[in-house]
Amino acid sequence: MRLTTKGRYAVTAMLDLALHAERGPISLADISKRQDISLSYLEQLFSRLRQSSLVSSVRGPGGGYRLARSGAEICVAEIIDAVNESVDATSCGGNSDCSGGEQCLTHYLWTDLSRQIHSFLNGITLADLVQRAEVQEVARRQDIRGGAEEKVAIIGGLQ
Amino acid sequence: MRLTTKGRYAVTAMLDLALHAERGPISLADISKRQDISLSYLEQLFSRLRQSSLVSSVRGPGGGYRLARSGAEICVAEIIDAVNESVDATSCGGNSDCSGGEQCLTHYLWTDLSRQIHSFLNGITLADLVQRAEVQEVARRQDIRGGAEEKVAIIGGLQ
DNA sequence: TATATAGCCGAGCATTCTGGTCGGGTATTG
DNA sequence: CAATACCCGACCAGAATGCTCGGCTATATA
Repeated sequence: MRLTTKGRYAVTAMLDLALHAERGPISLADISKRQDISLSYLEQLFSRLRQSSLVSSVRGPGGGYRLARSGAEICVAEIIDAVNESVDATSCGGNSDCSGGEQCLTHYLWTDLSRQIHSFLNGITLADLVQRAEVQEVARRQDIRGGAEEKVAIIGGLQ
Repeated sequence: MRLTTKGRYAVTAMLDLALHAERGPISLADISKRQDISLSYLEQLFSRLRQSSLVSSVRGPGGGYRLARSGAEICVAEIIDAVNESVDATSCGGNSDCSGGEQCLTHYLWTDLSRQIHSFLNGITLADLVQRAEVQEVARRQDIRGGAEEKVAIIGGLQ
């Protein structure tokens, strides 16, 4: 199983999208500034996210990315799957050929753990995260720091 | 958070130790053969395990490694911690400086996940694994394949 | 129609980790 | 003294991570 900054970045960026959904398409440049993630790296991640139908893109000026579905219908596990291609804790991927054709001693332990992690991350949607007070707190600070976009004067609902 | 073959190997090797505890010290060469793990790599892993006081060593012929405590007192999380040095899902390690000095949006999500995984792996001891039918099944096959060590004629308890 | 925006895309690259080899120690048993 | 088996450090190929850079295409606006 792999769980690194890659997946973290992807979830963070998707959450940024969910938080600013009312502003219309969000450019990667905005996300890059707000979340302090390299623009080119974001492009790579969003290429995968688009292929997995988690976001849709709008090209040209004023364009950017939108969530393909509502935040309530996108769970964290999907996002990590999209960029990481494997959320499995076993090495054999369930093939039970871990230890020289045989099943390794701890095979069942890792399948259990995988199930555990997966069900945890499956139970959390972007909408859940948006609701959380700490997330809103951080998001508000980021908007202020980033010079509170002029496109939309006041974003309702947060304050 | 890191969860790779390294941790898997360590847990597998420790479980092998727990399974053959009655035979006295177990050599890494034996584990290497049974579990199909490179001997030199095992040496590196056991160096860490020894530093973390999870195993004790006996040098010289007939020597090997023993669990430092009973299997019921060693949980899987400890083993992974010992070789992996980090079972943390956050990038900042709880310092909240993930995103340019600030806390990243998803900080709490990763701390929650870390807690989840840790408590799961903390709840499983080597003794628990030894008890499991699938583990005993695999272990028996390995012993037969490996030519059922002559040192101890019949290992009580398994059959 | 020109220009700026912003999504796309591929090559390349430094750094780190993994999983491993090799060679040489040292303690202990017989 | 020789064999066993722990100990330890150096080194290495391959893969992944997190980037950069350069160039392309679609679209909105002046």
